[in-house]
Amino acid sequence: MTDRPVRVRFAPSPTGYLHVGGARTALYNWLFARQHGGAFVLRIEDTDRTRYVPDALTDLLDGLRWLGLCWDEGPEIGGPYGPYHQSDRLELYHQAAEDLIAKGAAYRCYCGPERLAQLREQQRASKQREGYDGHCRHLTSQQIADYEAQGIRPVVRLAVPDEGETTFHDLLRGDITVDNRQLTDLVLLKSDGFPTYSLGVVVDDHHMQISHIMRGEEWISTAPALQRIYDAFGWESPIQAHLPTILDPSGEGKLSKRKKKLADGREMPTFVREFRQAGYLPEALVNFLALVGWSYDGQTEFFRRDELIDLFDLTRVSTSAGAFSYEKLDHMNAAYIRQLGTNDLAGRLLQVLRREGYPADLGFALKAVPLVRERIKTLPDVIPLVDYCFADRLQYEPELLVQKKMDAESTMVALHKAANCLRAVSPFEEASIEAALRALAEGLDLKLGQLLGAIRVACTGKSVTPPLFGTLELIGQQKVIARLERAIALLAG
RNA sequence: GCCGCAUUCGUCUAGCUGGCCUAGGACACCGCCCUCUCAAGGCGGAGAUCGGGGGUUCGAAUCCCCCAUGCGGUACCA
Repeated sequence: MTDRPVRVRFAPSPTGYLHVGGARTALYNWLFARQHGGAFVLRIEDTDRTRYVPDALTDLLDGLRWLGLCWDEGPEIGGPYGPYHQSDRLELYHQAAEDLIAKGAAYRCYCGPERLAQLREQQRASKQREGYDGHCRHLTSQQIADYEAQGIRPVVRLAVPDEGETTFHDLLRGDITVDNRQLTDLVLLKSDGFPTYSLGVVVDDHHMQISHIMRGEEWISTAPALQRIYDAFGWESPIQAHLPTILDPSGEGKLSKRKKKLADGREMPTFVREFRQAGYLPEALVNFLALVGWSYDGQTEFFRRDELIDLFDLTRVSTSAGAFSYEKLDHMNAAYIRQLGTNDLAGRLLQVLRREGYPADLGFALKAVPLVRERIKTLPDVIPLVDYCFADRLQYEPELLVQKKMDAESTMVALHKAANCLRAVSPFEEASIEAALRALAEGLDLKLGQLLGAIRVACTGKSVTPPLFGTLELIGQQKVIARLERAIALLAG
């Protein structure tokens, strides 16, 4: 617990797209950095060449940027502690490994995969503790020379004492202690010359002067081993906080990267890019994610970004895993959409409509906004609310036209009068349409709902739409008249 | 198997320096109001004996112990 400057990092491996769990981890780190005027470092842990996914890095960077989590040091912008790809720092790890070997804290191991597999099998069969048996810990120089002569490329392992225990401190959970017998002589440097995660993080966090580590709780079990590495180097560990796991909406198991269906049939987004595609606003996702694992007072749930920076409290982060609630996210996203300015929302809706192939223009989008704003949870929800505007010919059951306590006859009369009435409305705008139709309903001795219900179906093909007067304006006078006439024809025969 | 972490309404959670908790808020759900349908909004309702069992105490969701369950780890993956 020193008062050195706050430096935190998000250190993903480019083995897949940016996942919400990772995004939440990044967010907490980012908030903490901003709150303390510290640095948010992005480091790419690309040490597993077998799992490398080419476009994962781009996705990661795009995702973070979309969420507004810009890094102060890292890929593309560099920084004083670079390079920020572990694959560009190999020399550093080799040096570190050599240092530990020189100190007697690590050793080269020439055991191949066959022997390790065999060992594991034996141990499992005899119910012994699984783990490396220290076979290469005390090789003679002759043995080493033999192995080298055979061309075997060694790994470097940490020599963990068999006795005693190892303790590390978690900011949220307190001291966590494990018996050293649970720890094995873990590999620090792989035979391909790349470091393992354990060596990489420790060396980099130290050299990059990281002050606080926030990462998922699935890493707790590796923490004692990391502590041993810190100790071996004689370094002080950064302050650590392990963040609770994000569970499936069912609450069973981690939110998986596998595609699952939501209750309403939509595909469950789990990658940030999918939330983006599904029409969630980044500010809503950020607000929501902040609350998965943290709460301010148990009451307040809506926070602007600057409020989050101000109020986020790392020590209040929960220790128990929580399910990801898409329903709550939808609720929150809807609230954020409602807060958007008209021009802003119109622009975003226009993008979605165009993407889906509707020939909408900005004027249309601006008119649509007040009609749909309170009715959409995500941006694409706008489509079923306005798609009929672009249809050439509406498909619907003629019976839908006939409202309660009406018949085909009276409906035809009503639609006919409505057509005449609307033909005369000028300008064809919400207010004047409303005045005309209200008067007509009264004149026909119909309830407003009956009249509007029939017109609604005739002009939209649906019995549920945004408020009708504005909707008719949006459709346009010509189309409205034509659709009314077609409806009459449908009823007639 | 072994090790670790966790356990409050269906879900996210507040509470955890013990009494103000007959456990608060939010999502979802139900009802009413508003209303041209649907929403949004307002009001109200139902919903947890705080995983179970032992303690400590005048008093425990809050402190201690045991058990159960869930999750995670147990790799030359991160």
